[in-house]
Amino acid sequence: MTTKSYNSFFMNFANPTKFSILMALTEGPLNVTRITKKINEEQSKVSHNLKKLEQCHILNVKQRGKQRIYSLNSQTVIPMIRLIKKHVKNHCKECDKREI
Amino acid sequence: MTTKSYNSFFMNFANPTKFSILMALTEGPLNVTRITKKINEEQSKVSHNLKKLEQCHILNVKQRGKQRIYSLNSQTVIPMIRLIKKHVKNHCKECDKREI
DNA sequence: ATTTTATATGAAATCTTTTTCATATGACAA
DNA sequence: TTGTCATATGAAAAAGATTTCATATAAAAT
Repeated sequence: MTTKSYNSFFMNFANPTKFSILMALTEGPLNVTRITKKINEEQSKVSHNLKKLEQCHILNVKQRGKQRIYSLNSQTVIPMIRLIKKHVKNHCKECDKREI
Repeated sequence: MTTKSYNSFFMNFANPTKFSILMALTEGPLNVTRITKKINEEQSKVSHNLKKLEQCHILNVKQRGKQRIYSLNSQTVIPMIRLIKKHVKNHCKECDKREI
């Protein structure tokens, strides 16, 4: 069944580190060091998270010399972000003020 | 910020119990007992999970006598399911065969 | 009033994911 | 062929989420 793939897929959006990596990449592909700087996190933390994002095909990688350039699977990620933003806008006027 | 709302939102899709509740409700609204039977889980487990789904406005509730009838926020949930299915179909031909 | 049915809730226990830290690998340059 | 830069990885520790179990609440029926 696909339930497990679904779960791991959504996990990648349900974590602050992974989500901020996605956000960082909306402006274009970046290598690991750049991502690390942009979101201000540890390199190994970023790498572990990138791995999962890649495994679920949410990100693509290509090698350039000793660098690895990560880019969004924008076909999936952009509509997803659009969807959640719309949801929050329409249904969560005061979600942030509450503890969830 | 909205990062926390985003996280909790996606959490609701990234868990087998919650996801199967959502699936159970795609065919129409149900009360707790019916959901419990349909997905074959403990009542309190179901209630705990329903609570989070409701808090994020992924589900709506209405009271009918002593029953509580839960229904999908289909405006959000249906497109979300469509999106993930498309993603898996297009990008995860062999995701299930691998450990993620 | 008491019982029954439907559902919710709190807290501890369990399970899963994420982070951290130390180290490995791999490409390129000197 | 050694050093350095970029990134990955394994395993233990920490953090977080989920489940469980016992119990509470609340509406309706008796």
